[in-house]
Amino acid sequence: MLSFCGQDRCSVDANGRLKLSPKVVSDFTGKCGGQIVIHCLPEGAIAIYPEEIYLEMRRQETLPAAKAANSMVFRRSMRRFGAMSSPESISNQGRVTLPQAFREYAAVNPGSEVFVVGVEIGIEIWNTERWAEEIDRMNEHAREKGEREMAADLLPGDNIQ
Amino acid sequence: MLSFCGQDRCSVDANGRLKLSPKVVSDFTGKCGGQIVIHCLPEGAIAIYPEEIYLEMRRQETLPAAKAANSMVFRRSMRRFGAMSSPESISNQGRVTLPQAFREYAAVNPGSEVFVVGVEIGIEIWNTERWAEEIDRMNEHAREKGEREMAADLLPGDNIQ
DNA sequence: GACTAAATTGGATTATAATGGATTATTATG
DNA sequence: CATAATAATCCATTATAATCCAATTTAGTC
Repeated sequence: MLSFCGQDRCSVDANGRLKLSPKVVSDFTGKCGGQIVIHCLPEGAIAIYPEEIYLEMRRQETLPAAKAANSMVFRRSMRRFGAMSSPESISNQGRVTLPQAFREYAAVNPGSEVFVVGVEIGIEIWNTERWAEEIDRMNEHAREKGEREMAADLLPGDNIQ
Repeated sequence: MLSFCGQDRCSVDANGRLKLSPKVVSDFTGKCGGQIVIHCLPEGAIAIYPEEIYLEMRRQETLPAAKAANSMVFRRSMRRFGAMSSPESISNQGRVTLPQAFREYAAVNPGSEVFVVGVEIGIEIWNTERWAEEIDRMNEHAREKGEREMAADLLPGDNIQ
């Protein structure tokens, strides 16, 4: 069965909480028992991953203390992931509280409508206008890439097809 | 479970003390029984690490006396870590007293609002404006890196995706 | 060495914010 | 059109943060 797919439009309540659809809730409970990590992306959206997915993302870092003592670049990387991530859980009503700092950064305001978007390994919460722009960017990129691929296919050489 | 994550806005009391959130307090008590080291960073913020993390940061320095005898660079490094670090503990109400010299350097004034930021191995205390600038720096870098990655993806060649 | 003043510490109280449950409204389905 | 399912709102409760006050300690002065 496919997990974390599709788009839902839903509203953030007055306290900055989001009610997830039963499908999404079951995707999370199946993966991690409802233990999640909320992570704020530089694209300007909020990602929610099962805890084990996020841990896999961060597993690379060995001897963090020794590196942090001597490298400002490394400290900044730790700072970004630390500050922009927060462990949470899904309540038994299927609600998630989005941290205020993340909401402000992602323009996800209490009382507003947002898009909940499946990204295969988790979901993302997008401000409505930003989501429309992101769709344009994604499609524009894919179209441009396709054009170049077609042009390259005209050149003589190792044609696979 | 993730430790030392997220951002909290909170205020420094009239005596330069900071009340940490229960989550942060339990992260510290779980790691070191509340024994901490306060360390002033060149970035202009105050870091708080569990004692064992700080010891790990400094463990690398072997034969310090011999090196100090012959190297000004080394003496200066020892001086920096010595002067800019102070062992403290978290009170049973979850409060930490920030040394006055560190507060002045980090522009963390009594009565002001600051950000408490998780950095995975500990926390950092940031002056509000400085933290906003730091976020901008981190995101600007991440966005620029993303743009270059997208541009590279358009070029013909070994496309993994 | 003792007394006074200042500063710091710890605890308690008050105000604010977050949480969970329940109810109501809306949408989808048969 | 009726019923069921889901989403959204409201309200009571709890938890948390900030302020205030008393007590203890420290430093300074006579």
